[in-house]
Amino acid sequence: MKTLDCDQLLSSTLSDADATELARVLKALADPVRLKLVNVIATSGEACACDFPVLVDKTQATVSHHLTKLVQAGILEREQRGKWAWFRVNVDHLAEICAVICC
Amino acid sequence: MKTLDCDQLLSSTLSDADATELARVLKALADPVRLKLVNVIATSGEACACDFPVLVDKTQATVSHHLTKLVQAGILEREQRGKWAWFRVNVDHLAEICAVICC
DNA sequence: ATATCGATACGACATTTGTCAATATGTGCG
DNA sequence: CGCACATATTGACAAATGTCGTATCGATAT
Repeated sequence: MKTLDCDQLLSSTLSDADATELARVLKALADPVRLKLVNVIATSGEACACDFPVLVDKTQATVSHHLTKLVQAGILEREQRGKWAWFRVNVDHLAEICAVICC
Repeated sequence: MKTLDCDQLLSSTLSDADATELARVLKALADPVRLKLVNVIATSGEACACDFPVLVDKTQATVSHHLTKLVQAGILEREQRGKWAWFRVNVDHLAEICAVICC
């Protein structure tokens, strides 16, 4: 994402590589379950993975898979505390993505 | 998208229906070829479908498929001029999507 | 230590998606 | 009309994705 500038989608030329990179991040967001996860984590400030399966009505394995995708895309940050994993939203990164689309 | 508020993803609760709707629109954007198309159309102001196959190096049928998806998602607007189809970016809608993610 | 509880990884499967070739639709022109 | 050209649709297929069941890994408590 470092190569992407503000408002690049609408105002300046997007290279193939930039398009691929931006698509990768957007794909990570473009799923109802993952949006719910981001929403729950954001509105809570931070949240423990143990609560998610019941919140989004999905298997623990499925939730873990979605969380991994969000972390890989840089949208979530993961922190281990004892046996539990806690997640926070990387708001700055989310803002960056937004900025590329339109400021 | 009418039900989605500004900054809803991070600040207020996202219903299942809202999450599904937002995911639908984001999915439409989350593809390298479609991002390139949006970028080319936006930077040109408007563009004719006839130029796209060579620009994105894809078949006419593939380009048409992507354009349809973008129109269905409300990201592009299509206008017929004689035999040619011209496309413009619905910047307002794009800004709305952004606003939901973060303002 | 080891038993236990919960998080993650792996394997499998059905569904969706991106792509193209071929065909259909539609628009303008002679 | 009938031909030529631009776009859309259909059918087919490979690749990617979402989901789950099961197995594995890690940490805590006894």
